[in-house]
Amino acid sequence: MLSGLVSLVTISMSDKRTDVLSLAKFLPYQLSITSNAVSNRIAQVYRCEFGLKVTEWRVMAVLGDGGALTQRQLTERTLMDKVAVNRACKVLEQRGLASREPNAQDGRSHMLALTSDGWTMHDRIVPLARDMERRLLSQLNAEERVTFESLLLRLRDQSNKLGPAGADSAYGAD
Amino acid sequence: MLSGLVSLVTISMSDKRTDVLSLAKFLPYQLSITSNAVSNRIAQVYRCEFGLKVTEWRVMAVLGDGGALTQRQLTERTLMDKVAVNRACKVLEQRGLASREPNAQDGRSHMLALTSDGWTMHDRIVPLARDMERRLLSQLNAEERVTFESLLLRLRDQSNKLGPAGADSAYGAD
DNA sequence: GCCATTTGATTTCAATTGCCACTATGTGGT
DNA sequence: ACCACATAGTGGCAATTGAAATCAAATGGC
Repeated sequence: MLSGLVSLVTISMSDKRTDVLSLAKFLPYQLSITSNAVSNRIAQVYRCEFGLKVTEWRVMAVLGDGGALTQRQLTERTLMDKVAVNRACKVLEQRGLASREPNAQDGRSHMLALTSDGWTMHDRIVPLARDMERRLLSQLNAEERVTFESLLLRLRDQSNKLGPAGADSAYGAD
Repeated sequence: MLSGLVSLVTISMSDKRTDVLSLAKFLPYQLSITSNAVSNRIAQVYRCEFGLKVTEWRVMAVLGDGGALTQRQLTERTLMDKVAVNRACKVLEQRGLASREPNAQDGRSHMLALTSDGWTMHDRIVPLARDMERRLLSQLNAEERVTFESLLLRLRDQSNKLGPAGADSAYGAD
């Protein structure tokens, strides 16, 4: 709006910048900072109180949801790097939150599952995470939430369509 | 599905898990992976072709938008850590894309601005970034884009309300 | 004017992360 | 059965990153 006025006045200036990219108007940037803000809120829940990192919590959540899994399966479901999964599993094992058992079907891999302690922690975190989600979404009505979810999905699909799996990295937390 | 069958058979088992957190249904997780997918697409534009990292491009974008600024101002506008800003500026300066000049108002800081080369690169990247944004959003109509932007903003506001600036970190790229 | 405090920028150091290579096991062709 | 090749997991190293410490300049009280 101001630049509009300026251009009226300085029409003939040759060095007028017409093509600036205001980050504030750039939707991918907005998406990024919003995601980070939300991620940090959620991460607080399990980082501060339970000393879990994002990767570790993601693995716990997936194990809680899907039962015993191999690291390969965890890698698929968490969309994390296999090394990150491996390290998270190692930590969980050392803390007694998950156990490894030999995989009868494949001697190379192990089946990972939550231990009793792991379940206890999991069951304490889930309600807290849900509660934080509820508070974050409290300003959106039911319809808006559905819309938002749908828009996110379509954006993700489109992104995948534009380039199959582009140099993935950096999980901002969930 | 299998667990569903099992629960029919073992209805009275006391350890039936009712409170799993399926990541796929957890909105903060969806937001996170969507943001990463989009960020990686955008980052390709300036990483592959121009060898810029996220932090560096953000600084360039803000300088392109706001003219000469101090690092402090850049930190505010990019929402990045001041060390990250400092390192990005150093790189840009070494590559001859930005220049530092003494700040008359404050001897501690310098005014950073894009050089001629910096502008040239900036003006080549902006259309490409916009184009990628356009392609990413091609599945959304005008109304949906406005809605999406508004929802993101409200989510961000709510997040900030829930806890003033919580241990910020990890910018997933923009 | 002078000292204490604050602020902008920078350096240093420890922790985290990603990438590459390696081991071990499994799979399929001949 | 043997070989080449693919796959699961792991260790090590280099690069990235964040937090705290440091330096330099400015600000405010007296």
